[in-house]
Amino acid sequence: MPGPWWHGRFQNSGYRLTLPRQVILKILSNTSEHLSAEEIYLAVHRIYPAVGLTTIYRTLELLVRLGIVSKFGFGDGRSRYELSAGKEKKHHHHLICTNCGKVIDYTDFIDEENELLDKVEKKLSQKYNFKINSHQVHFYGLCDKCR
Amino acid sequence: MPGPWWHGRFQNSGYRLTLPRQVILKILSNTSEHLSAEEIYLAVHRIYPAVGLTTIYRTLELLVRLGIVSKFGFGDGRSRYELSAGKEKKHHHHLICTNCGKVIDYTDFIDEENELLDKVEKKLSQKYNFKINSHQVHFYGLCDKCR
DNA sequence: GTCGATGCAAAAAATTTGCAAGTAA
DNA sequence: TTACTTGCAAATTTTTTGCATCGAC
Repeated sequence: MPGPWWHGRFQNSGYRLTLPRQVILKILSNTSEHLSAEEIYLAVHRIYPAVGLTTIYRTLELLVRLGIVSKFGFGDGRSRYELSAGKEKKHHHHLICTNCGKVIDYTDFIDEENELLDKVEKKLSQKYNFKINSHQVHFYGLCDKCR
Repeated sequence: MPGPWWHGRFQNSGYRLTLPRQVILKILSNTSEHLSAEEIYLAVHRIYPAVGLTTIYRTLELLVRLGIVSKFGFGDGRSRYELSAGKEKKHHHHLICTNCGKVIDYTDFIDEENELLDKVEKKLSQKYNFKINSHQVHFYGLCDKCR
């Protein structure tokens, strides 16, 4: 059996699939949360203590560049990461509590939203001569407990 | 003639309309850019050199809390600020170059987008029991010059 | 006059970089 | 073997905090 879907992406791009990188990807595969670099570091550290925080940052940057991972800023002063949408993960948008930081992934209306966003994307590409690669939709407010 | 529209907001909320606050609001009123705290600091500093960076941060936090200013993270590691939509500024969404950081405000399709987003917002509020206050739509890609 | 607002210096938090040593292909 | 990777320590960058002083109402 072949490894996870991302193995090929590494080999084709000339980057090496090292242990730290595999562990980081495993962590991201097994969570539904939006982890910060430090949270990923702590989780990786439990399995493979020899890994440093620097490697987490460098690996995440690479994974984002390869399109395997998506980077988000939800306004709490640190970047957060999750596996990109693909076979295993459906594209979704976010609902963020500005008080406690809770983040909900929602997929309600996502098809309708994406249909419109695709149309907008095409027009914006044309008008501003941009090559658009991705989009993010964030709703901010107060959650259940904080309102 | 009355002062700018935000004067009342300060008086009603019990906060004082100090010189640094007025200068910061003036800077934000007169630019179409998405300034970082430090950029605001430099601009304020030219007019009123006695102001400190700390005050910029504290004032921006207050202005965001009062809804006068909106805070954004475009993925470049620093927060950016602009006057909130209102009489003087139309609500818009953003197109961001991931290479050079250029940000374009677009209002094409904005009514259509907001119509859908309002609908989504209502449903999400209900389903997740959130009190939603705002939303952001970001498109990421490569601009004219960077593509 | 009162109490919120400010500036400065110092601290904290997040992220990046230099470099020698390690390791996947 | 040969680059690509890594860990550590140190440096940067961004944002926050403590505290004495200042100033708007």
